Amino acid sequence: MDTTESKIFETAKNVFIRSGLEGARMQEIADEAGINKSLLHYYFRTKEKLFKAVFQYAFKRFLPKADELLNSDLCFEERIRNFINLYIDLLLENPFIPSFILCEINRDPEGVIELFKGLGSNPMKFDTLIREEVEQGNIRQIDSKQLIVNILSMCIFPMAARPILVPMIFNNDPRVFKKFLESRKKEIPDFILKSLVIKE
Amino acid sequence: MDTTESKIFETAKNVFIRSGLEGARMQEIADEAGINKSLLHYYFRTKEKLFKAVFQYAFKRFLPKADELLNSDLCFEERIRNFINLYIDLLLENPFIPSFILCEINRDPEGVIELFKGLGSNPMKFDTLIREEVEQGNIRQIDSKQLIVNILSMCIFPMAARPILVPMIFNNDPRVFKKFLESRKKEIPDFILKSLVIKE
DNA sequence: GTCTATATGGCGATAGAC
DNA sequence: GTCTATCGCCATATAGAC
Repeated sequence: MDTTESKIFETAKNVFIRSGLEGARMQEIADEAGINKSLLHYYFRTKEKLFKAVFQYAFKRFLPKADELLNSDLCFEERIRNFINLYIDLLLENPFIPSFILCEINRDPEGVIELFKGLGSNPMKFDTLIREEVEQGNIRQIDSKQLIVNILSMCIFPMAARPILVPMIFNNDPRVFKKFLESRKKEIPDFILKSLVIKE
Repeated sequence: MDTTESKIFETAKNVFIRSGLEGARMQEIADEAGINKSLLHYYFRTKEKLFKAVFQYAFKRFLPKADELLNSDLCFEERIRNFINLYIDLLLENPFIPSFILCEINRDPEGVIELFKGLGSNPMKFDTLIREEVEQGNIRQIDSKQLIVNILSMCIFPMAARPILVPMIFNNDPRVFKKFLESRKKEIPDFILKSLVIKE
């Protein structure tokens, strides 16, 4: 579509990716979309609403897939691998999400929580899945919450910390970092599964 | 010391812990310290300088210990355990650090990097340590940078994501979350070391 | 050193003409 | 629907009396 609304939406997405929620300026979005600042308000009322529209659009495509995955009959290893694959893909396509959440979380925690719940996100499903695997002796004894947080950490943190990791660890080369993130689709599941194996 | 300056410093630390950098208001700090807003500027020039003073003070006590650890003659396992212990203690005592860095990173990346470099932080020492361990066959083959980022992720992310983790995963009970973080001093090294073990 | 009062600037948001 | 002009707020920062 080539409507003004969709033009705004696309541009906003790019600006949010580049600058985050706080960093992004309505003026900036307007300039880049080649329209007037007031039009942003005409279509989206407030900056926050505009952001949430962008944010929700990204997540709306992710959550159903994640849900489907959790309800599938794949083995644990495949679920972990697929889930992390899905998650990292989501974040690579929408790199503004981690920093948005981690910044917004301090300003308006309830808002963020509502955002998630409104989308139907329910991490406790993952919790019971892990408990079952432990009970059935498929993986070693581990606190399910520790594992969940570990997984989320390893997926989300590197995206949020990108601006500091690139210069301090990746020689200021964004392409190397991009490859690094790509390879995490394999590295993270490997890392986790090796840790969960029950040794003979 | 009971000088006005130290009173400001202590109060600012608490407010930053509670509200983060963006969330903290100069007025709030002044009120809580029982002094006038202008005095903050008298002693620290700007809000940012005040924050950096607090921030650097926290890190100044950490980095030398971390450095000492890396140069010690402990075995790899003990170094990992001690390092993570140290790191989580630092973050528990200064829970504003993760969200500060992750927010500030977007607003002023160079500033944050300078901050670290100015303190003498050098993560590449850790990098060579890991490479050596792999070469010597003490741990399995793994990309050193992947491992470093995994460690940092698992230590830092949960602190930054606290306001969303507590209601969504920990039943809104901060004490449970506190215990969760405490036990990560053991859980994270266990998790990592189990993953790095070379299987017979 | 400490206060009151005020300046300054940025940015989101709105009014209102066309 | 789209624009120009402007409001209103808030937070940092400063001037200047005491």
